[in-house]
Amino acid sequence: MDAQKLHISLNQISLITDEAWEEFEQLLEPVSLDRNDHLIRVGERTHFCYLLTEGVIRVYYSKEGNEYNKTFFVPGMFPTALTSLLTESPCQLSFQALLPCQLIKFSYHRFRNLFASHRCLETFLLRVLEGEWVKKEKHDIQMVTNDAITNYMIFREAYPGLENKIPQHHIASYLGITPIHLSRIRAQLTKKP
Amino acid sequence: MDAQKLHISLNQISLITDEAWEEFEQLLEPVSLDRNDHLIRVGERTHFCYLLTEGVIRVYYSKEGNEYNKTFFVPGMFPTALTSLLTESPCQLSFQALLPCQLIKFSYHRFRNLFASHRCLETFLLRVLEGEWVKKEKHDIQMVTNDAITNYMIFREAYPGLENKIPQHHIASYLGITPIHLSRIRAQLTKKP
DNA sequence: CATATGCATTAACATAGGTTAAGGAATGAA
DNA sequence: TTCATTCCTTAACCTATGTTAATGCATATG
Repeated sequence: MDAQKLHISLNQISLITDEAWEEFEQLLEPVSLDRNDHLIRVGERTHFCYLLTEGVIRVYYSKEGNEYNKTFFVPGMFPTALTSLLTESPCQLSFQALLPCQLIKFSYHRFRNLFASHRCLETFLLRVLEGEWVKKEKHDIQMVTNDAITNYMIFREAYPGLENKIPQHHIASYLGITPIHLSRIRAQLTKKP
Repeated sequence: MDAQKLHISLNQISLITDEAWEEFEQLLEPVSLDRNDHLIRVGERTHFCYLLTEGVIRVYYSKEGNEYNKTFFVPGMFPTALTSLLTESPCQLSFQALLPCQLIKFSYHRFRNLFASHRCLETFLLRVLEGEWVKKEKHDIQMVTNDAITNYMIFREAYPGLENKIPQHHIASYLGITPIHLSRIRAQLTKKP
């Protein structure tokens, strides 16, 4: 993606002035990931924000050998370890490419340093966080109030085509069930759809 | 709580200049709630932000007659329907006092209108949201990776004394289990502590 | 090519937690 | 005081989902 298109697309979220963009643009670097590569591993410190432009990334936490998928990132989203950046502490989450990925990364601290001279960037961050908050709340309500079958069907609508591109056990983990149980659900759905 | 103390206490979160405070202070109004009163009900529109100074409030979603407690607010927290304010749509959540409560409320739109002349207030909002994000993520990880017994014990540490002041079924709902099962857990814990 | 590895499915079995129901303490209203 | 209501607990039962294990495919590797 070229810089001008990116500016236009980010302006949809919140206005970034040309002057701010000129400086912000200097911070941007492309990143590529192969399938199964990790962007960030649990326990690492991170200093970058990322924007996904191609591919799919999962974020998960792990405990006692089990992994719990929290979200999938698709292009246009920010697979960024925000909590680690804010608290300046090791990341509790891991970010892994499930497909080959293209990203744009930039230094969190340099970005933040631009706030002093470009207020619009601070406003931009606030808008992004607000959007994430709304999305997260909606998702939480959905996950708690529905059963696994319903959430599976919602997943298929929210991420069209994704279920055929990534292992099913990642979907099961996202739904909070075992792969075996997801398999039972799928069998049930094909019998009487 | 008098205004000066409040200013000092909010300054702990992020600096609010005296000029900004002078204007912001004009927006503040006290609110009292009796036990079981609702601050906001599902389906309502809301136009205010709230700061809790005394008491406990639960936020919950309901579906098909069931209620799911999402969080408890204790003094110092902001029991505010942020998603409803941001999306300008009816609230998906309900906020209810579990104990007699004292709050301070202020108009969300008037607050936001102050951003133009007082940048520090926008920065303040960003800080609050960042803090909420960190807290929520930590809580989510905890709830998913632990079982109900562990989460019950964490609840008791996080909200000291609260379990004796509110009905147990609210705690059970918060933990994602039935009151009957919570009762079993409690019996189990008293047998061998 | 042969073998190994990862993944989905299915079946048999085990169990945590839900459901229903009943009884008793505590609280509040008449 | 008595009666009603709310809430906690316990027991008996039941169901959804996890666990273990075996099978078969597909893909990757030597």
